[in-house]
Amino acid sequence: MTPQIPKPGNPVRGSKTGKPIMALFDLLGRSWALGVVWKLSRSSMTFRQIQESCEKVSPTVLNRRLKELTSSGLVERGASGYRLTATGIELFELLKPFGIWSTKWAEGLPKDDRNETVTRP
Amino acid sequence: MTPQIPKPGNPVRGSKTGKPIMALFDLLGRSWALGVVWKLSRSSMTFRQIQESCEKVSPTVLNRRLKELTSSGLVERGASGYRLTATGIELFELLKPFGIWSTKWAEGLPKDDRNETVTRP
DNA sequence: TATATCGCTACTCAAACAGTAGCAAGGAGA
DNA sequence: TCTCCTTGCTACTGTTTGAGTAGCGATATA
Repeated sequence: MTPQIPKPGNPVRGSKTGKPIMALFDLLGRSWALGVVWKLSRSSMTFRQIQESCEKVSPTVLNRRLKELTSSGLVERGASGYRLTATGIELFELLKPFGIWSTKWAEGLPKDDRNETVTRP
Repeated sequence: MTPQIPKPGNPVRGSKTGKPIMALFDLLGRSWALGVVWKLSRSSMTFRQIQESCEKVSPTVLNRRLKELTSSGLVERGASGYRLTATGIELFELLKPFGIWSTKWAEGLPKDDRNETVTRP
C-alpha cells in the first residue's frame, strides 16, 4: 500500500538483497527518474516547469519520482523550486557521458521506423 | 498491442521527441534492464542463469528485456548464451562507476529501515 | 475582490510487472 | 528407441505502476 522507495539495505522491486547497486538501479529504473535528474542538472525548476520540460509527464508520477529522489538524497527543494543536491550532482556527473554516447548509439542503429519484433519460425 | 521498444527517432514511453538520450533513458528505465546489462558484463549467461542471478525475475519480463536490448544492439545471442555486444560493453564502461558510487551513496543515507513519507502539515 | 500561478490530490483506465505452471525442442544416457 | 533432464520460452492470473484529465487549497498580484 505504501509506495516503495528503493534504498540500499531494503528489499525492493528488483532486489531482495538490497545491494546498493541494485537499489540504485531500481530507483533509476522507473519512468522519468533519469529524465528528471537530467533536466534538473541545468537549473532548478518548479514542479510545473519540470512537468512541461518532461513532455507533460503526469503530476501523479512526477510527484512520486520527486518524493523518491528527495528521500534518496538526490533532489531537494529550494526557494526557486526543485534542484539536485550535491549527491545528485555527483550522480549527474556519472550520467553526463551518456548524452554523447546516446547520439553515437542512435547513429549506429538501423534506421527503421518501426520496432521490429525478433522473428521466430 | 505490440510491445514498445524505445529507439531514438521513435516516440516512446517517456519521449515523444525521440531524442537519443530520452530513448536511452526509456530503454534503461524499465525493470531489470540495467540489472541485466550489469550481470552480463561479467560473462555470457543462459536465459535461466540470468533469471537466477537476477533474483528470479519472471521469464515474461526477462524475455521482453532481452528482446529490447537485443533489438537495441546492446545484447546478442552467442553459442554460450546471451552476452553484451561491443556497443553493450561500451555502455557498461559508462555504467561501471555507478558500482562504487552506489556504495558511497548507501553509506550517506539515513539508516532508517522504513521508507518514510515526506511529512506535510 | 478577482485572477493567476503553484504544488499538488483524486479519480479512471491502460500498460507493465510479478508469480506460477507448463510446453516444445534438443541433448545424454540406457 | 525410450526415458530423463535442461533450456528457452509462452500462457495465464492478479497486483502494481503509469497515463491522462480535472480540480482544489494556498499564495501572490492587481
